[in-house]
Amino acid sequence: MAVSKKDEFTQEEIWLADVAKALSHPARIRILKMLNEMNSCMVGSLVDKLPLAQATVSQHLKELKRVGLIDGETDGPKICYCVNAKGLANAKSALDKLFNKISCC
Amino acid sequence: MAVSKKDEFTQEEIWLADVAKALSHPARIRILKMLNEMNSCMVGSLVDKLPLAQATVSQHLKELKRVGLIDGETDGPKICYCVNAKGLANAKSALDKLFNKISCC
DNA sequence: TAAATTTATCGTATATTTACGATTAACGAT
DNA sequence: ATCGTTAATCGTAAATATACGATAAATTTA
Repeated sequence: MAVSKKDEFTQEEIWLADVAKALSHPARIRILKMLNEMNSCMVGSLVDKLPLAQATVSQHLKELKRVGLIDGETDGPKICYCVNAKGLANAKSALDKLFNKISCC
Repeated sequence: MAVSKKDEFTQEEIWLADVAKALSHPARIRILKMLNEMNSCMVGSLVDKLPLAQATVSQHLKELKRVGLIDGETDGPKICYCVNAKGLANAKSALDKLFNKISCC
């Protein structure tokens, strides 16, 4: 993208954009839904249910974790992922704030 | 990205991811905030207040329009952009739905 | 009609994302 | 210690996104 201009924006704007970026792939939307619905959240069972390779799913999980929407917790050789309630709540309230005032010219 | 796997997901998932993608840049977050706060929404005045070239702002506006978050209305040689209340409401409710159920393993 | 104004689009360079196979790392079981 | 299982990371190819100057298109004004 040539030179990034992200420094020109506020931390809040950069953070919210970053959260949105984490949500900007259907696989990651699906993963969030699955983590909300499933009891088990082993990576393997996510991989089984997604049309993606294990390496790719791992990459998507990393992205969701990076912005604090999910957490991973070691359970022996397995890793159990779950949604991060606080992260989701923060994202929800920031998005609500953005969408709240509605005007039109 | 090698070969896209987007076809493997539902329309709802693809659409929501697409809306999130439109929100995934701080300039577009800023633009939405500006359109919410300003009376005037001429492209020129957005360009004046953003640290980006006119062509780049136009590109960002196109992306927001593409997913129905804003509308542009011709006013002579100028174009007046405004938030699309219905588009914002749809996005808000889909995101709320995604963020609603919160469980943890 | 010509000039000025405003915004979209084109072309393009660079950066980032997506996807996957291969490998590595971490752990439990034998 | 070795093997099997699970998941992260590495390397890499292809696709997309970002940014901007230049140009084109549309409209108003002179």
